Amino acid sequence: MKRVRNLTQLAALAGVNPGTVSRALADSPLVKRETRERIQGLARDHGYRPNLMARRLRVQETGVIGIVVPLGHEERQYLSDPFFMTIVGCLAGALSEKGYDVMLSRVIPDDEDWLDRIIGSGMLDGVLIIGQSNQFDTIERVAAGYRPLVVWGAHTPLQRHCSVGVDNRMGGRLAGECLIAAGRKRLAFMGDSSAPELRERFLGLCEAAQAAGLAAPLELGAHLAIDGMADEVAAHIDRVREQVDGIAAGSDLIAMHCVAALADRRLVVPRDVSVIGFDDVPLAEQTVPRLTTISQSITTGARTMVNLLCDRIAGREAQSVEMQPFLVRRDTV
Amino acid sequence: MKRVRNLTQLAALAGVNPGTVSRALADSPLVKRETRERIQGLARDHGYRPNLMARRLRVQETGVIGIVVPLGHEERQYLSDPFFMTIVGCLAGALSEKGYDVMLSRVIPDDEDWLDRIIGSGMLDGVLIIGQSNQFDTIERVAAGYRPLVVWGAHTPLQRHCSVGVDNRMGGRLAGECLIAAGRKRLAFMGDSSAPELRERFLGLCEAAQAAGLAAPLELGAHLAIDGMADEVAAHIDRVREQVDGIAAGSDLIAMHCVAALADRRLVVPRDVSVIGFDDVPLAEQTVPRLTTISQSITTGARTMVNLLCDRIAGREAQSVEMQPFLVRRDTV
DNA sequence: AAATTGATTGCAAACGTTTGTTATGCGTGT
DNA sequence: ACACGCATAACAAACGTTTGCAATCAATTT
Repeated sequence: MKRVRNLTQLAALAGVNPGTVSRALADSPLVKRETRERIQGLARDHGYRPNLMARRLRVQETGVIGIVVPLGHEERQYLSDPFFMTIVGCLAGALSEKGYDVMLSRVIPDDEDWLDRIIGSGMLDGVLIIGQSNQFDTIERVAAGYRPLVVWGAHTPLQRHCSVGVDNRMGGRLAGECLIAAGRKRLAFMGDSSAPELRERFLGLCEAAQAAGLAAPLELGAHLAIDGMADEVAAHIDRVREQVDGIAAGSDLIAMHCVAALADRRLVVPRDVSVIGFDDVPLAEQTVPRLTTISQSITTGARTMVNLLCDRIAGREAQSVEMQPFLVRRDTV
Repeated sequence: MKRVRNLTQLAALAGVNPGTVSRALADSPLVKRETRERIQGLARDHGYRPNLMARRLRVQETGVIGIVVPLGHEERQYLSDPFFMTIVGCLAGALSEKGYDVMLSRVIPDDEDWLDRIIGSGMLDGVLIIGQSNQFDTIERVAAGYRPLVVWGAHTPLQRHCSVGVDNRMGGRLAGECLIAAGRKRLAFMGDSSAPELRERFLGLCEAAQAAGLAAPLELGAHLAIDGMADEVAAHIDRVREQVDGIAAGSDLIAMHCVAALADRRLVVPRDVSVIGFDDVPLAEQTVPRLTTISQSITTGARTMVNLLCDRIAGREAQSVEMQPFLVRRDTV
């Protein structure tokens, strides 16, 4: 029983026209039930699989959604940052529930053309972008002419592209208030605040400090480079150990590094120093001690993104969604 | 300046034949440099992007590799298991370095047809499977007729498909020896040993116990269900607390749960109980205390998989690779 | 001057589908 | 007997590329 590789061969086998075979396999009522079943049987027996490439070219729909994470700030960023992985996992799950396939692109935006290239290729029915990075303008420009695009990131009043994300400023404030409520007075922010999301979180922290009449928080850069982040965090800790009793981290990953570095130095969290994260990745619940953090509701966020994207693909309108972050109190503050 | 969507339009604009445009854009020396540059300029100005679907249909190559994780054992498995996330991340990185795109499929193998469907679609130049799960036979059958397929998993002497993975039995033995060397005498294995990899690890642990003249380790099932795993682990701990002083976990994730559950019960690791993981995910270095574990060398494993796959795509032969696991001594034993 | 070359370009056939339109054959009502 | 409608199935034109082959033309060689 030989494998048959295309409609024409199968048609020859059945003694009919390729068009008829196509309809038969699509269960079209236009072809007589008897022949329809005969053809379907033949297809099964000969292990025929329609060539999706051809089908998609013809129908001009791909059934594929692109997930792209632009790595503007960090050359060799942690794609293994638990936040990225978690959201990619959630998105992939939500998309495959809707019958879409997922194409993964990790882009280092060298030219301002990267997004056009991805979209113009005709490979994708829609695109999800994770994080605006420093590519806000490019995204904005492209979004003006391309509807099925939803991005995870900040929402600003006059932006045109559809985004889903939390209010980072408020998240930062919540983190600050949490630390302050625990009696911490000498705060620091750990994270690279040249990334817009982290900058907002830092500013929120500053607001909280100011409202409580505390000194402005220290700003400690920690880059997401694939190696070295642990060392960088540790160096900061060594340097400011005496001046700080509460650390708001830019992400859960950074927070985990902080906790580890502190433990190495025999500082007990949260007795000696409080640490609070940001994101609430599933892992934050599994570390020891469990991480107190600001939740981004990653799963519902992902689901929202997919829903909005589907709306847009269907031609419906879809507005940005800004979610409210909330405190998840565990054991590090 | 209107967007031009296909070769024919661009050709009309340039006053030449579509074929010539195609060659011009491919930098073929067959077309005069002057016209070539003129056409390329035109393409740039009008924002022309070749339709990849059509190109791929014509050339019969897609430039896309599928990464599929079959979820045979666990209905709603943790795709957010750090091991999966890490290896997916590494594979995606290695593939995009080689210029491939990545298509992600999370499959719940209901019928034995799932792999044929993925492969027969003509969408992929090759397939990477992560974990044999309970689909060994299906993989074996398909691999007989489909070359560009590499799977992460166990290697058995008479298997036909190309696999990359560690010797899980030996890994289990190493874990056991490590616990025993630390003076632990009452061992337990935590993990669902109906999965073949974990079963091997368990058997290795048993061998080590036997060689040291210890009682056979307790076998504690822990399922990778998306929720409940923490609770399951905690329940086990409550139940066997008195009978166990050394736990070999089936994965780092499980180990982290163990450590957390023990800490909740005021048991200090490793003073009261030793815990050793398996995988050596990057996170294992960032927990508190840092996780002692058996390393699978995920990054080099991923790189090896990609290299083997490329060999096979190029028509070269490629044999399975079995890597040696090794102990990474940190702070939990 | 005719023939040979070489550089460019045009032409058309693929790749494997889907789908609107047209053709065939058959039964029915007039 | 003839038009008509209806159920099937065949035909052919797309979808947007790539690429072997043929054609054109100018320059060179015999």
